[in-house]
Amino acid sequence: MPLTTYHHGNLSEAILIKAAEIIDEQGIEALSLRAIAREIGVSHSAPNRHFANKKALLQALAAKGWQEARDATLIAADQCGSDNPHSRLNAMGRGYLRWALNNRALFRAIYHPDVSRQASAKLRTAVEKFADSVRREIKATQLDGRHANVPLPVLTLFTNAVPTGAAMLILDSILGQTMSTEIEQEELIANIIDLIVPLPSSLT
Amino acid sequence: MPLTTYHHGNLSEAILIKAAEIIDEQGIEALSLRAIAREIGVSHSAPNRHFANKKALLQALAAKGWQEARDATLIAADQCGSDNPHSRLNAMGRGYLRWALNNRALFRAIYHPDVSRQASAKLRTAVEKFADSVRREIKATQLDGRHANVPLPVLTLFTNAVPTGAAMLILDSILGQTMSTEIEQEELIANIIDLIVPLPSSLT
DNA sequence: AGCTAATGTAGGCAGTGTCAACATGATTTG
DNA sequence: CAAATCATGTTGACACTGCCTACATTAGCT
Repeated sequence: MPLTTYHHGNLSEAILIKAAEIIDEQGIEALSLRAIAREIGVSHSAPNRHFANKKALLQALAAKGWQEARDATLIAADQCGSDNPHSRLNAMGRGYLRWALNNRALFRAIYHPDVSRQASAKLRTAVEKFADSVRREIKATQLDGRHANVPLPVLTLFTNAVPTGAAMLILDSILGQTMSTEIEQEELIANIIDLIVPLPSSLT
Repeated sequence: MPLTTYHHGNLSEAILIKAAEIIDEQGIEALSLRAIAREIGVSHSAPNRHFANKKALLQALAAKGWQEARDATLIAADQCGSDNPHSRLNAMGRGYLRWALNNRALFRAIYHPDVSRQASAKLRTAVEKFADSVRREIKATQLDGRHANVPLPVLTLFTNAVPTGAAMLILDSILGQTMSTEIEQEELIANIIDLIVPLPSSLT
């Protein structure tokens, strides 16, 4: 096997990873297909074989983001060690916010204004799967008495809005939050999410 | 006065307005300095006389957005016809969310990822003024007994996160909200905000 | 009236996204 | 196993963009 093969082997994945790297370091506006190709070491239009255009790349990133976000929330729910819907939903909220803060690149992709305009089918199903898994848990808390008289769509929007908006505001450092250590971050996450879904008793 | 004067007269303002127009119609990613100039009818580099670069234009838009958002919230508070801090804060929340949904272009500018990186001094003070006016009202509700034991920064983040996140999710149509009429929009706004700041009694 | 600074224009440069034509190699198929 | 086919990567080109420099026009001040 020669040192440099003509075919990369796994360029699609490499592009997505490098893209996230560039977004993290230089911001999503600095992302360019040519820069990605340059850094990977392929020709400037190699990425076009894998993504029809730049928007398609961003949408692929966003789809990946929604999947990761869903995984993160579901794992957090399962690991919270409780069957109580409130505890589970609270854990999901924390998991989502934690994921957003620790995966800025994908979070930016998810809410990139260009991505949501005419979303691809793949992206839409990724979003839908995320929304479904959250909605299911929210419904469970309603059956358990939480905001029982609020329409489910409204409660879903509210519940999702908090971690989404909080991540936005924190990442853009708009309200001047200070979070030097990981412990401080985790504490802030807990405090915020507790305001949406108060834990039943002081279990944890 | 000739039909077409060499000097435009008020190009700065015209650029900002046209920029918002293009963002509304084609999305913020489609915005280009040259297109703005073209549509206004000036040469391609005329905008450079008024904005050092594209980022500066976006930051100016964002600063305008924060000012408008602040005005909208303060006016909403004053027009709610109550001195009760809860009613006022609730009205501010509704005013902010209403403003975001009705002024998509400026809302997009405010949370444009490139804008918050190395914000200009003017932008930072605009944000700070907005944050201050909200924080003040939140503090008043705390003195009135609302979440009295929650640290003010946390409560501020939470309170702002809801309309911010809700606007994000609605504009990106991520949770499939349906809002055909203005009445439906206003109802949704009320329902969402009531979940953050419940009105004292059923006053309104 | 004349000077200066502000504002607008024209042209050019490097970088970008995207396309078409071509090169290389992996995979299927007869 | 040979050859045909298709996926993948390259090269060169085009139009567009942000931004810069040099120049033109005009507003405002003294």
